[in-house]
Amino acid sequence: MSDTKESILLAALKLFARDGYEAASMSSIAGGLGITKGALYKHYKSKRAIFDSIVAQMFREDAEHSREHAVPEHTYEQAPSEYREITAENVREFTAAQFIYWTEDEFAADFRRMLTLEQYRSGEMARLYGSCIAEGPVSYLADIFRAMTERGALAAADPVQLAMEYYAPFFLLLGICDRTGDRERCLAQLNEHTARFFRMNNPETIRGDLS
Amino acid sequence: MSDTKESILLAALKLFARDGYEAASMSSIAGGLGITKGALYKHYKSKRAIFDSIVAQMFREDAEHSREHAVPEHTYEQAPSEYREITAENVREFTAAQFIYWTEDEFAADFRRMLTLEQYRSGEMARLYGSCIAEGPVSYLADIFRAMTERGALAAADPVQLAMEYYAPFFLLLGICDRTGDRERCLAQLNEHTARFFRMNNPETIRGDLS
DNA sequence: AATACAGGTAAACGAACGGTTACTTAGAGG
DNA sequence: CCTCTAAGTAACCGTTCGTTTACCTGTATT
Repeated sequence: MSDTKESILLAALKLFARDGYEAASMSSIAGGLGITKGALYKHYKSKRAIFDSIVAQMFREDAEHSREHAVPEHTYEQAPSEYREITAENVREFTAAQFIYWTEDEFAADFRRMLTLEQYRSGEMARLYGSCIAEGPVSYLADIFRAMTERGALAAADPVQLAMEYYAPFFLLLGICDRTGDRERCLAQLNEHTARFFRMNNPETIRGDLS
Repeated sequence: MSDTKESILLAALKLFARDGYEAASMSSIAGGLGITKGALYKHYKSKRAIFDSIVAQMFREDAEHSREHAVPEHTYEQAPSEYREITAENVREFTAAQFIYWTEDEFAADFRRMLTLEQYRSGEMARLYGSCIAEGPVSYLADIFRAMTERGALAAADPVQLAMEYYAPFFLLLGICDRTGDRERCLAQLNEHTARFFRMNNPETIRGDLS
């Protein structure tokens, strides 16, 4: 992709993330780049095509990012489709890496904000939002926690419930980080939370019938 | 407020909540009510005035709702500004009532969705969103938990951290409820969470150095 | 019966929207 | 040197935006 085409994408995403798709105009996208809106149509055939191109790029980046930072299940050649030997520390590191990605990576952060603004306009956007940022991660973590519970690495409890309680602060802190801009504090709170979570749900330190 | 004026407010809010303030047009607001957009100006002097009226009404309703359902601190005449004798069960009931309010009450649910869509457009909306739905409730709960910890009704831990872990699933489930529409299931998950929370942070059942 | 007015309509306003067109221009390749 | 093309501009298209205006029409008051 040419430099200009790429910079149009980024400028458009930044406006979509702040104002929403409809409220961001082709003129404002072009204006931010120091060109006129007519020039945009040399690179994309419509406003919608820019949007579609953003979504396509996010899919590519997300796939790439998952390949690099996924919890080990994909790195165990012996049993690639099983969740084996995943430790609490693996999950914690993965969580912190994901938080940094969704807040520090400009493309990811803007894409997330854009989805936040578009989620009520169409079922497709709602589904995308859920699978990227809400229900999706919860059920992904539930699978991991189920496996950990089965090997006794996590206290016995409903894995979906555990996943929700583990993930929810991540989700809340994303929004707080957006509004306050205090990334350090949010990440610290998140790490404190994940540490507490595995401490409190460690089957070796839990003796009673707490869950 | 006249019936027409009120119904304009509700119709406008419903559109603001789905499309955002900018993307919702005066024509669509009027059309949904079976009148022409010119008639809207007999009741409100501008589109912005409708929006301001919505915010003002939300402030009134929220104040009223807080007065009715607040955690007991306001009902103790002897010490109105102190958090005394608040039990875990009080907090759990308050939480469930708040969840039902923010999902079942049409005005509150639409207002919350509207703020979600407007939060990145102005600092004022971001502040309103935070104080109503995110940081606000967390610090409110932190105050309550601090008092409970001091009287030994809650395990010793950073009250802000406790509040975040308690509130975050509430926040996540609001969004999931919006997208899936499965209010029963979300409320059940929330109640399961609040029960687990107070069970795991009960100083009488916690014996070790878990927090 | 005459008057005032609240609440509606239809049409128009200038501005901005997404998109198109005709034209210019700088540079690459033969 | 000529030609082709990619990338830009300015002006315009039809539509819709928020807002204003002139007009109508029941209903209540005097």
